[in-house]
Amino acid sequence: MLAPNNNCSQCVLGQFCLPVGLSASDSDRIDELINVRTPLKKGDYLYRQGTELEFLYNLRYGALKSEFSVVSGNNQVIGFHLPGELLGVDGIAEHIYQSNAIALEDSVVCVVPFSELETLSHEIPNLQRHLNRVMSREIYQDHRHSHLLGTLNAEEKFACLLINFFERFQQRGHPSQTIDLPMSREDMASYLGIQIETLSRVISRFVERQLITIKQRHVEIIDLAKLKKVAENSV
Amino acid sequence: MLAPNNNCSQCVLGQFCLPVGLSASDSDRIDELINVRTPLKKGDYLYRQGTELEFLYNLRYGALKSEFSVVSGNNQVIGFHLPGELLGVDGIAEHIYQSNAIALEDSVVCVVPFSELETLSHEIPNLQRHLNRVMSREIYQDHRHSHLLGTLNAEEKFACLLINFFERFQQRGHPSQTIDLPMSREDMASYLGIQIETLSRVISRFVERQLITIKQRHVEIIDLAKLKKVAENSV
DNA sequence: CGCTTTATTGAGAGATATCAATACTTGTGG
DNA sequence: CCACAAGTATTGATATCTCTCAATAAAGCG
Repeated sequence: MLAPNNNCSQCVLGQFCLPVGLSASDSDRIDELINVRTPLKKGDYLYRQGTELEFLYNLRYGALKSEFSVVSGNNQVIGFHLPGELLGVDGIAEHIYQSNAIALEDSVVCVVPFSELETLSHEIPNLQRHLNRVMSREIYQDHRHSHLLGTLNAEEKFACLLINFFERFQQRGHPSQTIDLPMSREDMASYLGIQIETLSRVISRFVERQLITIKQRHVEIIDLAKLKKVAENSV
Repeated sequence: MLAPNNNCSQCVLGQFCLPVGLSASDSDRIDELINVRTPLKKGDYLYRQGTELEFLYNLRYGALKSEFSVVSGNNQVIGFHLPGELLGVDGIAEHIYQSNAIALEDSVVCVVPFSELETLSHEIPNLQRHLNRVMSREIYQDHRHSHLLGTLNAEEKFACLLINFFERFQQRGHPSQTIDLPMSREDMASYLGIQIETLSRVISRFVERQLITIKQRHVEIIDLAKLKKVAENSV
């Protein structure tokens, strides 16, 4: 289903994925571990909250969201995932996924059998170290998200989201001031803890003030400095 | 500074701490690793955001908060920590603490040299597994906190906080419907993403409706069922 | 091309924030 | 041990932001 060149050692993701900092021979062992890639169609669930965790997933192409689901129906989008990011780690503790992961566009994930990853990481200290770092970074980002939700107003929240995506696209070699957001207004609003109407008004104001132009999900950042100023409470 | 019986294998924390599920000999090695206990006075910083991470800390007695600090001064309390909980993990990725940890009352922490923990965990797979679980659980709890901040109203938020503390006290063998909260209104309000005045009004309403009685930080839960009903959006 | 979904805009309601005054605690020093 | 000061908590009045409800517009999909 994918191009023949499937192995991790030659993956374009490079530093963003698991084998970072490993020797060639260790990298080969990762290749053996991660030998399945799964394509997802837009809207597909990668995993569901409450189901048994058997795999972690590394996103190769595309974009996903993860959401925390409650019976009362008021779901909370807790993150957006771009290529190179590891999904499923919140389920390690109980061996049960604690969130839903849903494809925002057609995507491909590398399938990582968790118990084998755990075993292999005992043999490859750098792999273990990397897993620790990945989880620690997720905790840090969740704390930033809590700060966004807890203390920022609607404009500051959206400015932060834009800057966050701008930087993540840049880190992945995207050259320009232009971002194609992978998610709907509804997903963004949920992530920001506001209603879609409020988000829509914030967007309109940003366009008015010539911070951005936006057409559907296609955003151009006109004045990054001003945008950062709006978001500065988050610094 | 502490009673002579300082070793992990005989610690009252038992299942709440690192050596859970280890053999006697492995437990002894943990004892060697964690041989320093540090007392903290109320208000003391255990570590500061931006400083180099050398240790993780396991809380033995007392209570701490961790807060995400921003230059604009609008700090966000991101968690409250009770005995048995591991602190500092958000700093593992960059080897720099990403939050402040502050004692809410006089406390004692066990000092865990991180690099030695990492080394030892290569030799004791169960220790590594436990560390993975601890970090995964923290991610899960952060997601719950995001959900609280993003979708609940003030009453739901405070009801959740009360139930959360009630359960955590229960898990630690506290027998009754009575909780002595370790933190101020200000800390609670920050954690809940509301103002202290709003929190104070919520508290008054809960007392009026006979869900709780409260005197300063001493809370008695009168009607747990009703309280859970108030919080039910969070389920 | 029409239908369904998604996004924008407006008007009004409601929850929370802000400002201000008061009461209560806690800690300190005489 | 008391008195005072500083910090903490409560309550009220008002302002403001965001939500809710409603209508319209635009985009995506079959």
